[in-house]
Amino acid sequence: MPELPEVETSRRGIEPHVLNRPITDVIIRRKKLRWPVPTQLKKQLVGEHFSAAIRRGKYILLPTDNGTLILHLGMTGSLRIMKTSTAPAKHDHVELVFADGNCLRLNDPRCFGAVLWTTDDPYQHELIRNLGPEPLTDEFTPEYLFKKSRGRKQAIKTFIMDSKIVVGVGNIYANEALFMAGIRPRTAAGRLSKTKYTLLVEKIRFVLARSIELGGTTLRDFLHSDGKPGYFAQQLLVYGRGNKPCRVCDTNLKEIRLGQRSTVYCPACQK
DNA sequence: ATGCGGACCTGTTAGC
DNA sequence: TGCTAACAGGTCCGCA
Repeated sequence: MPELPEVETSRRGIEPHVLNRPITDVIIRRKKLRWPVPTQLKKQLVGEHFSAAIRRGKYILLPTDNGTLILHLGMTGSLRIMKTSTAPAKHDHVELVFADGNCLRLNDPRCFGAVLWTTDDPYQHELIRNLGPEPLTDEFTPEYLFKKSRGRKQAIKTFIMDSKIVVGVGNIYANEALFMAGIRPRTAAGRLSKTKYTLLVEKIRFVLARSIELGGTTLRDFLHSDGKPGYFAQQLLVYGRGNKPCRVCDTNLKEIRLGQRSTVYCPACQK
């Protein structure tokens, strides 16, 4: 479910409901997600409040005076704000209860998500320290990508999906951005010109920003923290459209597997 | 260092 | 209809 736009949509959705609200309880219904959920989370959080809601890549950071809660939604995670009295749903694994009668629930059918706690600088956390630049900031430039890619034989698609290179670009938006930039997903990253990287950076930015505006992509189950869907799915040009006609030139789109992920491209538009 | 495949989990759908 | 296999938005880890 969540790539950068969906995580950002979730962050914006929960922010007004969790900021500076005293936490009164923490309920852990499933002890293990991707990693074990810290057992003393309740002790750390009750009586505290979050002073910010920050996104770094696909991580959401919620700092308190004691330490920082780190959330990751994995492949199928979602965050909902609801009345504490509402009965928990299947796969509602972790719940933060606030003094105002609302709670934040993490639902994650596949349990690839994570709930972690750190008392150190969260940006120095193992999982966060080595992340590449944010694609929507000035750090993410054609020159940066061009330099990073020299000598690399890796396919451009898996290259831009590598969070050490750039964060937030998952399978959907990698497919879309490569289509818009007219680049074949299998092209070796090291063989693309600076001109191509200029186009690619522009398209990655465009597709992510546009999706955030529309509230992300709802395929089967992504919902905002208030339960509403995102509307970017209607804008998808190639993702999920294998064997269908290209929206630009009518050629049949090809579907291949790259790094175990479904990859769709137009053999005519993408060279 | 780089790059690939497997693994972690559950649910849904396609195909026989 | 019912079983099985393949696939799904992520990404860490171990191996070549």
